[in-house]
Amino acid sequence: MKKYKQRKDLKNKPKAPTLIDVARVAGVSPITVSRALNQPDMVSEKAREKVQKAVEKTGYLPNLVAGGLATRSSHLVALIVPTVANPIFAETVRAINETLAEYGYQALLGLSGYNRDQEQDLLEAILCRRPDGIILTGLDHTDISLRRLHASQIPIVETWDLGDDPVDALVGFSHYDVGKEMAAYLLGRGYQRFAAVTADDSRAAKRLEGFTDHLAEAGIKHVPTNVIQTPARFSRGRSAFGTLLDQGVKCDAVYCSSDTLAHGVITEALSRGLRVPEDVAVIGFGDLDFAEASLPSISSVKINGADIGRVAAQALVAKMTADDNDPPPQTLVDVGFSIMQRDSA
Amino acid sequence: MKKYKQRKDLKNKPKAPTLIDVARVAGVSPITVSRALNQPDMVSEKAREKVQKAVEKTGYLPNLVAGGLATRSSHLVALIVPTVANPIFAETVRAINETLAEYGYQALLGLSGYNRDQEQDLLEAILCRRPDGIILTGLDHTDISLRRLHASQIPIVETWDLGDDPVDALVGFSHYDVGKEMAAYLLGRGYQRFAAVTADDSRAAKRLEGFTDHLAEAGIKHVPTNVIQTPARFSRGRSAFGTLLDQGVKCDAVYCSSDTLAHGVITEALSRGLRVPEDVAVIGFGDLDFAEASLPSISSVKINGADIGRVAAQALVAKMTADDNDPPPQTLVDVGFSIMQRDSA
DNA sequence: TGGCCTTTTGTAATCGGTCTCAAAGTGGTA
DNA sequence: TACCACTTTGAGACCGATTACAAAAGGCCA
Repeated sequence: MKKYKQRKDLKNKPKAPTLIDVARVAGVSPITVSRALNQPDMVSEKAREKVQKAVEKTGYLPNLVAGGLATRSSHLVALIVPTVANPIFAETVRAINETLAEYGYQALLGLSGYNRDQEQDLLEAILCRRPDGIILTGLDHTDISLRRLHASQIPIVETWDLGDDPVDALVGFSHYDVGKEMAAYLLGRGYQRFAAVTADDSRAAKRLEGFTDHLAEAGIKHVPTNVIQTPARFSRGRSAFGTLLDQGVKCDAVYCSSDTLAHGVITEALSRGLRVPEDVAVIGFGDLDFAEASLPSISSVKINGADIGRVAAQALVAKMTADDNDPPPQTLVDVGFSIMQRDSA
Repeated sequence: MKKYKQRKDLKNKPKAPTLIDVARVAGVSPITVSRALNQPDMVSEKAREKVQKAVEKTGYLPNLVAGGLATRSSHLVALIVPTVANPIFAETVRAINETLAEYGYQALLGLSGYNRDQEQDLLEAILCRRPDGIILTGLDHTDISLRRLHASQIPIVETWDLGDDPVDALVGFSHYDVGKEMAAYLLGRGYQRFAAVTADDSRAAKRLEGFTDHLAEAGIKHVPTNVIQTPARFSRGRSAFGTLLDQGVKCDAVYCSSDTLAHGVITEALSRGLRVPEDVAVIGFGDLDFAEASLPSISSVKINGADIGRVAAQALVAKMTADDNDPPPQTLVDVGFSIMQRDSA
C-alpha cells in the first residue's frame, strides 16, 4: 500500500487533522475520503465505513478554506447592513442567516453604518474573501462599489428598496410610495398641519420626499422638519420633537421616519401635557414590536423584514446554484407594506 | 523573460484576475507581486511601481482564500451571539466588528438563538472555516462544543458572563451579583413584596437566582415569577405582567430580566390604572436607550455592551497575534455594571 | 577589474482539498 | 475462459496564494 506523505510538524505547531491523516488511518487514498464525505454514492459501502471510523477517530473537520480554493466556491455570503442596532434590520439579518444556513451557506457580516464610503471599504475587504453571493442594503452605492460589483460576476441581491437600476436582483419596497401613503393616510384622518422628525439616511429621505410631495399636491407646502443623525434613537426622537416645539412649530400630526423616533416624539408630547392623538397625532415606520403595545399604541407602516431576508436569501441561493442550462429568473420582488392604524394617529 | 502560465478559461467562466495575471502584466514574477503588496520594503521602488500599475490596470483584488490556505490564517473571526434582535448584543456586535476591522479581521456571524445545540451546530460549521479566533456569548456550551473548542487550539474569548472555568479568555460580569444588587437596591428603597418577569435564557436565570437568593437572606422566600420565552419582547413583558396580576399576585416591585420586559410591565401597569412607582415599582436590566427617556424613566442596570465587545476583540487580537516568545496574558476582565436609579423604582 | 557583501528577484515546494482521467476490480454473457 | 460494460479506486495536476531557499544584480573597496 502506498504511504501518503505525512505533513511535517512545522514549528511544532499541532495542527488539525487533514484529509491525508484520515486517509492514512482509513487505509485508503485521500480522494476516496473526499468522495466518501461529499459524494457517498460514488464509494463502496466498505470504504465509506472505514472512512467514517477514521473521521471519528481523528476528529477530522474538513477545511473549507482549502476546499473552497479547489472548487472556487467559498459557500460564504457577504451580508452588508447599515446596522444591527435597528431591530428592523436585525430581523432581516436573522432570516437571512437562517435561510442561508439551510442551504449550507454562512454569512459574513459587515456593518456599513449608513455610509457609502464605509460600505465601499467593507465591500473591498469582503470581495477578497471571494464570497459566493452578496446581499446589500439599499441601492445607493459609490461608483467604485458598483464597478467592483459588476466586475465581480458574483450574484447580488439588493434589499430594502425598490428602484430602476438594481445591480442584479432586488427585494424590497418603494420608500417613496410609503411616504405618499403615509401622507394620504394622515390627510384622510383629517390632519392638516404637519411636522416631521426623520433620520438622515437615504431611504428615510425617500420616504420623506414621498410624504412632502403628496402633501404638496394637496396644497400643503410647508412641513417643519427636524433631521436627526443615524442611528435613530428614542432619546433623539424625543429631543428632536422638543426642539421643534421650542421653535414654536404648531402641528396636529407628526411624521416620523421610524417607530423608535415616533415613540420618543410621543413621550415628549405626553411629558409636555399634550394628548396623543387629540392634540398631536404621531405616525411611525417599521411596526416594531412595541408599536402595538405602547400607550397609546403607535400607528405605523408594517414591513416584513423577515420576509425580505428570506426571499432575498432564497433568490441569492437560486442564483448561486444556477448553472448555464437554466439561468435563474431576473428577480425583482416588491414585498410591499401596510399602514397599521392604531391609536396615535 | 519567462512566461508565466496562463490560466485556461475553464468552462468559459470569466474569472477574477490572479496574482499571476498581475505578474504577467507587470513583467515580473508572481512572488514579486506578492511582496510588492504585502512587504513593500523587500521590493525595489521600480518593481513596486510596475506592480502598482498592473494592479490598477487589472483591477486585481487578492484572493484571501488562497492566501489564507498558504499562511494557515484566515483573518476571520467567528462571532456567535444569541440574537441581534436584542439591542444589548447589537451594540457588542458593532463594537467587535469595528475593533476587528481595525486589525484587518472580519467577523463571521452566527446566531445561536439562546440554544446550546444550535450553537454546537454553528460551531462545527464555523470551525470548518478555520477562523483565527472565536468570540462566544456566555459560558454555557455543550460537551461536544467544549471538546471541539479545546481541541481546535484556536484563541477564544467568551463574553457577557463571568465564571470559574472559561475555555480561554473571558470578558463579562457576574449575573448572579447583578441579581443580588438589584434585590439589595429594591430592599433599600423600601419595597417588600416582589414579583419577577424573566426570560428563560441561562444568564437571566443566574440573575434571578442572585435576586431571589438575596431576598431569601432577607427573609423573603416567595417571589411569584413569570418566565417568558426568549427573545424578550415588549408585548411579552406586558402580557406576562398582566397574567401575574390576573392570577391575583400582589406586589409593590417587579423585577424584570430586561428593560424591554420592564417597559412592557410598566405599560401594562399604567393601562390598568396602577401608578409607577407609587403602586408598583419596576426595575429592568440593560439600560437600553429608551430606559432613561421613557415615562416614567426606567430604573435599570447599566452594562457597557460596547466595552465588552471592544475589550473582547482586543483580547482576541492579542492572542491571535501572539507568538511563542511573548505569550499573551490570561485574560479575565470583569467589566462590572451599575444600577441606574430612575423614576420607576 | 575582481572579490565580497547586500539587496533584489526568481524557482520550486507547499497549504488541504477537488478535478480529470486512467487503472483496477466486478459481474454477466457468450 | 474471454470479452465487455460498469463500478470503484487512485495518481497527478490544479486552485491562488506564500514560504524557503537559491540565484542574480548592485554597491563598495582594493
